[in-house]
Amino acid sequence: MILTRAEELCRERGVQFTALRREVLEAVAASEPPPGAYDIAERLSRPGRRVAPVSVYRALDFLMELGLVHRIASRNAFVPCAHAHGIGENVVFLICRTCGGIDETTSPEVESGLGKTLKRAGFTPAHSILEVEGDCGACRDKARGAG
Amino acid sequence: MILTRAEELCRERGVQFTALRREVLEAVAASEPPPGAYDIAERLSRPGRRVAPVSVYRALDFLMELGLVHRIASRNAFVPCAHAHGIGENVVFLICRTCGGIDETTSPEVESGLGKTLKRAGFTPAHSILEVEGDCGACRDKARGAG
DNA sequence: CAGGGAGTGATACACTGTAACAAAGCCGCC
DNA sequence: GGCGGCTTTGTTACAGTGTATCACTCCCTG
Ligand SMILES: [Zn+2]
Ligand SMILES: [Zn+2]
Ligand SMILES: [Zn+2]
Ligand SMILES: [Zn+2]
Repeated sequence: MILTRAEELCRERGVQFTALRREVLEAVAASEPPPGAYDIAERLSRPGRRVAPVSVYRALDFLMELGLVHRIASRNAFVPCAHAHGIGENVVFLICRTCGGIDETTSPEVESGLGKTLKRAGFTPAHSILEVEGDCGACRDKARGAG
Repeated sequence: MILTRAEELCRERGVQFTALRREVLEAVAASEPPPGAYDIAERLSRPGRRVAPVSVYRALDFLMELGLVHRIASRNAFVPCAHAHGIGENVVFLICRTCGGIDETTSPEVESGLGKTLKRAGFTPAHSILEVEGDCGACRDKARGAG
């Protein structure tokens, strides 16, 4: 459970896992497809309690700092980290254009290949994003069954 | 020269390489660091002739369709294509966080590695973006000289 | 209680991108 | 040349995304 991981991580680092941060993380984890910041703000707001987007952004920054949430640059959306991997580790985001779902995987092959390419180009990497848009297995099977 | 390539490409496809499209392409090619759409609009505007951002977006869409311009998702910026490569071909963008310059390269290693990873994940790709942020060789050398 | 730091609320604003419709230019056809 | 249809551009308005700033609360410490 990502909430448990969040609690542990915050305890380790001596930072606060506040109610708002928890709620934002829950919203990111529960929303399908991956929500934008404004979607989260709307989801957390009710009559009598408005959560402003700016508060959501702050919570998201916090969660991204801890590696609990990733930002999908090509969608302006946020996904919960599925892997508990180290910060800065290269991940591949698989964005299904049919169901809108976003999966996350790692790729040693890409990592080593990219390392060679960067070395060849004389470029020192700090971090990178790799986002692939296409069709996930489930949607492809569905289409095949229907077609 | 990218303008020559643009003219040929438009002639081949029977589409118009209008004055505005040419100016937008020139602006993208001449601006350093890579400009946003609003930067381009401002650059092309003068007293007596205002180029609205929406016109720039349309020209950029056109140029991207032809593969003459790329959009950098992590920066909301646009760069001229440096390679005349096929549309959909995987490229790697090298974004220098010091000088802001964005270089473009291809990587067969990444391509094949990514292919394996996607197959393993059962994901059918349509297109992908790979953007690496770090320090370019020139800036690293400069820092070394100064440090 | 005074002081300080972290977190949140609230407002305003800047930046990025799109929708809708009108006006202008181009082009083939009569 | 004039007409009709298409593409391109202008104009306005708007939606969506993200940040700056300041005030307020809460909690901890001395
Ligand atoms: Zn992750
Ligand atoms: Zn899918
Ligand atoms: Zn290119
Ligand atoms: Zn540089």
